[in-house]
Amino acid sequence: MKKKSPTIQDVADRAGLSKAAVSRYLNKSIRLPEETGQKIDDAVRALGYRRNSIARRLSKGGSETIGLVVPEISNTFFSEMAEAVEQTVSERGYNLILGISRNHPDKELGFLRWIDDSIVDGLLFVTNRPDNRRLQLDIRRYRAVVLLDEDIPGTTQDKVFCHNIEGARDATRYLIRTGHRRIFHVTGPSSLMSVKERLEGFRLAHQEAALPCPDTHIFHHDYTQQFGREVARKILSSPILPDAIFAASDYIAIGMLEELRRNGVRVPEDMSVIGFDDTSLAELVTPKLTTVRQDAAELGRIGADRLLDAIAHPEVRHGVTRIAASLVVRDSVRDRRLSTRDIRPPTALSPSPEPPPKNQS
Amino acid sequence: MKKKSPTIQDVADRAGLSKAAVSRYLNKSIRLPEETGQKIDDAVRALGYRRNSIARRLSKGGSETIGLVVPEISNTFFSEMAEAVEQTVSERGYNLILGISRNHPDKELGFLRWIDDSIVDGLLFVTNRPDNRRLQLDIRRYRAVVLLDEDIPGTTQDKVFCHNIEGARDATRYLIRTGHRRIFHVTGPSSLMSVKERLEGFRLAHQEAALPCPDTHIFHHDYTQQFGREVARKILSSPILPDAIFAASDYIAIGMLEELRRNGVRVPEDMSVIGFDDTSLAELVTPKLTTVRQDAAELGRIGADRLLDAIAHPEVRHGVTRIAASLVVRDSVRDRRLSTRDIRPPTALSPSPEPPPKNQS
DNA sequence: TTTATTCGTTAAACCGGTTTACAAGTTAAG
DNA sequence: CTTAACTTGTAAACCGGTTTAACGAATAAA
Repeated sequence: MKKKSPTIQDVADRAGLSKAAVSRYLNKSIRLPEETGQKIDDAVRALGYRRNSIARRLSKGGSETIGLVVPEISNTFFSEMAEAVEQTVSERGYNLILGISRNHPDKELGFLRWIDDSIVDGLLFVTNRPDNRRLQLDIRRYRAVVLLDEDIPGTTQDKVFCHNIEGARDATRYLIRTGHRRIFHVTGPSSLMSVKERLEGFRLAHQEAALPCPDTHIFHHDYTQQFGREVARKILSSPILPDAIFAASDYIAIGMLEELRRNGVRVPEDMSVIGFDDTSLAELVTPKLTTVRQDAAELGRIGADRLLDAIAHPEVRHGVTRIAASLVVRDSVRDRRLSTRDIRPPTALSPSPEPPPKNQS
Repeated sequence: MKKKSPTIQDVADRAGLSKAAVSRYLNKSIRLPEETGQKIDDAVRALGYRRNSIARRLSKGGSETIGLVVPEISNTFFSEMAEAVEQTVSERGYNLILGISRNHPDKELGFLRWIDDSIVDGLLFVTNRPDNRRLQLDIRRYRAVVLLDEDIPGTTQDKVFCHNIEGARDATRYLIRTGHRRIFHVTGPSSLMSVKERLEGFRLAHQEAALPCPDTHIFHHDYTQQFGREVARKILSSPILPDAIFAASDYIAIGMLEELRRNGVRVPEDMSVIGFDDTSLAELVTPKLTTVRQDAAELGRIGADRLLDAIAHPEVRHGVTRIAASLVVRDSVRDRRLSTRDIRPPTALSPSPEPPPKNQS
């Protein structure tokens, strides 16, 4: 009953050949005469032979597996990314192994070790938290690592980000153009690249319009729904309300939306909100969230390509790749150029002199 | 520059011992005198030795990795499950490798092969589609497989489902108790176990209340948002509208919510809606979705435990485990026992004679 | 006819561990 | 004083492939 699976030796015996011949034939690293090949094929079929990938990995020195490390997977941004990565790598004959770091440094370091342990040939790395230089120093030792979405300063690996500055600038321009003057920016920890860049875009748009943009309009903490709720409460308790909020992530925006509604503030009638990322949630909430689209799937696809390239050709470097970040207009921004009291559904927006910068939803 | 990582042999040399001694010491399969152990520890530290897990797997015959196969990961139900599985298995020293089947039979079969290829020691399997017996026949050959959420008839592996019948019955009871009389059930393909069971619960509640439940109230297709939208359109075009809808998945419910709103049907004022699963989306939509909670994370945790047990003790079987399915009351159901025209926000529901069956949100 | 080349194939080393079987050296029991 | 039973450690086989170096035979070139 303990029928263990046939080995390459069994196949060789049955075909009357040697292990080596079979191995090389099966890997197409040699061309054998028609007849010999036929014998091998027959033996393989008869025995139901399947090569043992572990043994193969040991002698080849590779695992044909890559890892994707994300802070969490139950966040649609990351799960959409994971889906794209899985598809991309499986098309190229690789397996995907998933690591969830929960932003714990130790876990992240542990996943890096996967490379040493030859569990994976390379790693797609997404981190969400400010680095204390520990990760930076560690990660630099690895060639086959590609950073996605967020930078780790001081690293030299290939990276794929979105055009944060342009995306944030366009979103802010849009708010300004639609008549908003007092805009708050609610964002993550100030040491993150994405936070800095989005803030830069935010400031840029203000400068262009010669609008003030004091630090009191900026709220830093992290990219969570929880923070969105907290900051909404805080803002509501202050004397002067903003007329618009640019949140640096959909999760923040959604948390704020909830809390604003709970407190009777109508969006977009009383306050406009723009998010960032365009996760699938943005279309689901009420009002549908106007947001800056950053295609998680594209991030994943390009990242996977980069990584696989880096594994195949260690000498080639792509550096930083940027994908588009384009405004998607939905229902959470009101056009305030109309009379302040005259509220219309946002679908009835009067045509802009300049149309919104990028694609509509 | 080509400094390859040290092997166990290097460690042995440096410690003046044999490979075997080092290996056994490191695996704690032998107790060595203080001093000898110290020498090994020193050598390991000095060399920065890390064991090669591929080599280890080859000789041990296991991969210390399990696989999770889901139809898609960008569905929060599955990603929440994945998150829990990852956490559980990593606590027990296992890796998780992710397979996304997109409900393609070939992909599913391919993932099963992972077991033959000793890529994984076992598989957590979630499938969403009716089986044509192909998968059933194949899957039976594998011992280390646990089915989650949905059955594949004819298989004998351990399985973890939720109490579909009870969950559906409670949801339907609740609708009936709150005064709904014409309830439609919108659900997936009729061959799926979860569909059959939820339908059974739906019928049960009708019987108890001596209410008719004709087949024209049942709409089968699949568990997607898309189907939700389609069926909403279809229902709206028919002469008599239902006063409530019990959707067998949150995704269906959310699709319907959208389409109903688009057509000016107010939920819950004009029509009540209940979903199933309680994904994180349920709290996000407007109105917040009343739904039957099936804890994806718990499904994942228990499934992972079962699988790891099955790998460790192949002789033990747990059979089918059921987790709770309990109604979570939110805002998408109206209490119609009040005057038909007197509409109040659902938070102002008059206290029920019998309170809603389970936990509130 | 002799020398090269190519073709088809294989023995053996190798990847880096784990595990079995057994050998000295010590200690305990009879 | 033997014999049995631990201790401490090792040599060698093994896991199941891939790859290198080389060999005999056949074909081509000189």
